[in-house]
Amino acid sequence: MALSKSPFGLLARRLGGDAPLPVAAERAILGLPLIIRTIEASRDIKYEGGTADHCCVILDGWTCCYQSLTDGRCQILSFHVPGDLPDLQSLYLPSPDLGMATVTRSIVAFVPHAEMRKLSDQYPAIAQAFWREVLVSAATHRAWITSLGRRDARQKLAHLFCELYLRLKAVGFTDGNSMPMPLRQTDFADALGLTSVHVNRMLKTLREEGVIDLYARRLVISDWEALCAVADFNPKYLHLTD
Amino acid sequence: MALSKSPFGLLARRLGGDAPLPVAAERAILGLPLIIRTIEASRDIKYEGGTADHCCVILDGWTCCYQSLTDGRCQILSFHVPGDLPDLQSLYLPSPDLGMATVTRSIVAFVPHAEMRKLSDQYPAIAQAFWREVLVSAATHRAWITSLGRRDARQKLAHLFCELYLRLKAVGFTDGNSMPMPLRQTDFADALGLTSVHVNRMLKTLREEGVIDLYARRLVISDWEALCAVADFNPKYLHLTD
DNA sequence: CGCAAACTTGATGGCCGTCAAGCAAAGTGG
DNA sequence: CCACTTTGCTTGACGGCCATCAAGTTTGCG
Repeated sequence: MALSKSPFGLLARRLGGDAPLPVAAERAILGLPLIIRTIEASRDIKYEGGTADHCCVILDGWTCCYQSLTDGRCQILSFHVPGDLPDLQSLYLPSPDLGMATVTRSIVAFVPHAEMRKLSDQYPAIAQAFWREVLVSAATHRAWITSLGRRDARQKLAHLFCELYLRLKAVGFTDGNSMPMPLRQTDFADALGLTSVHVNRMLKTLREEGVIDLYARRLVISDWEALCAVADFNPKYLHLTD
Repeated sequence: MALSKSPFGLLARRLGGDAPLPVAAERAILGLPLIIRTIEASRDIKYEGGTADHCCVILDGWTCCYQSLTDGRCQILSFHVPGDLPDLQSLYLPSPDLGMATVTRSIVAFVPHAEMRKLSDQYPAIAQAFWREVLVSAATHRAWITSLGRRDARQKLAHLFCELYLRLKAVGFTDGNSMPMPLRQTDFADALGLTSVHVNRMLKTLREEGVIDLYARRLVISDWEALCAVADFNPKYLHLTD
């Protein structure tokens, strides 16, 4: 009950991974200081305090991490959904080249690094969970490298859909074979190294093949097996338990 | 002196990062159990014991991490040089989808996970260093994602050269503006999402532009500034101190 | 209802893949 | 020391995937 009432309920469940956290550790998470902000869509995520001595937890909405090139072009590195800790790595190493932005209007909790450290020093299960979080995100980076390097546009889209569907399902945001899909075609393009024009064309062919449908900000996966086959998808890297 | 005599001297220096490790921690590293193997070029790296309960340290030679697609194609995810810990992440999370292979004949030390854990539990400086290692490699993954997504073939090559030059320099393997370059054109291709034919063409234009030269297994960087400009290179992600 | 953002579609061109052939370098065995 | 083989490098011809440019059309929001 406390789990679902607190804004950090999702986080506690997530950090549990396979086995739930010890009660004391869970209570410590639920007692984390709350600095909660609602941020409009398509805004950079920054803690107002200035220096980057906070981590953030996505409580609601979709966000992304990105890098900008000097010519103004943008590469999206990852998408984040409720329960995610997109910048946990900042606890141990600054990444000044890394931007974070909202995709939709989002509710974000900021937690001071000092509090996070206390948690991880005090509860080995949480330290372990932090490792797990960071390493799953590294594994996801590797999967994206392979996608960007060796798949064509249609396969890239299919692979991204597979990943997002399973991640959303893990936090209970899917509904049967469909899920919310707030990403614009330019977002797909910036994530997959394409142009939005070509994304549009490939979405059309995936629709015509009867693999997916995409309308009214929802993605319908008409044929999961076919989608995985197109993507050559192997879900292991996500390390989801269910 | 002990530092340079032990096979783990490079490792101790590396884990020190900005500030050298405490003497006790350093001694613990130098006392790590030695299971050293020499592995021929272009072989998979696996500890013979079977189960993946070891980390490895590259003592000499070049290696890489890669993923294979079911159609047989290969994506190289990272290159590794002496002093690197290519699979440190296996300490905390298995990555069955991740392969490791030698590029040149290499000397590799295998260290049981149990010993690594002891080290990190006993010496906070080493735990900190492990975090740093894993996060630098994640930052490198992100830089590769951006390269693969948003640079053309010539820029991708330039970016890879910049990265490898600085990393080699950090471990003292460069000589002025040149460095050993054992990678074949197919290796560049597999890392950058290209074909070896196109890599060959782009190497030719980089040579003709007077930016680099590449022969006899050595890379000469004729114009570092120009190379960085072509690559839009920002070295921060490597977190090198010098 | 009006404006802006996003989506769609066609035409055209370029980067890079594919195929193919020839060359160079390095190792092997007689 | 020299055929012979293997591996890697180089170059040309051709084609396809995807970028670019340029309309329209639709959707969403104030």
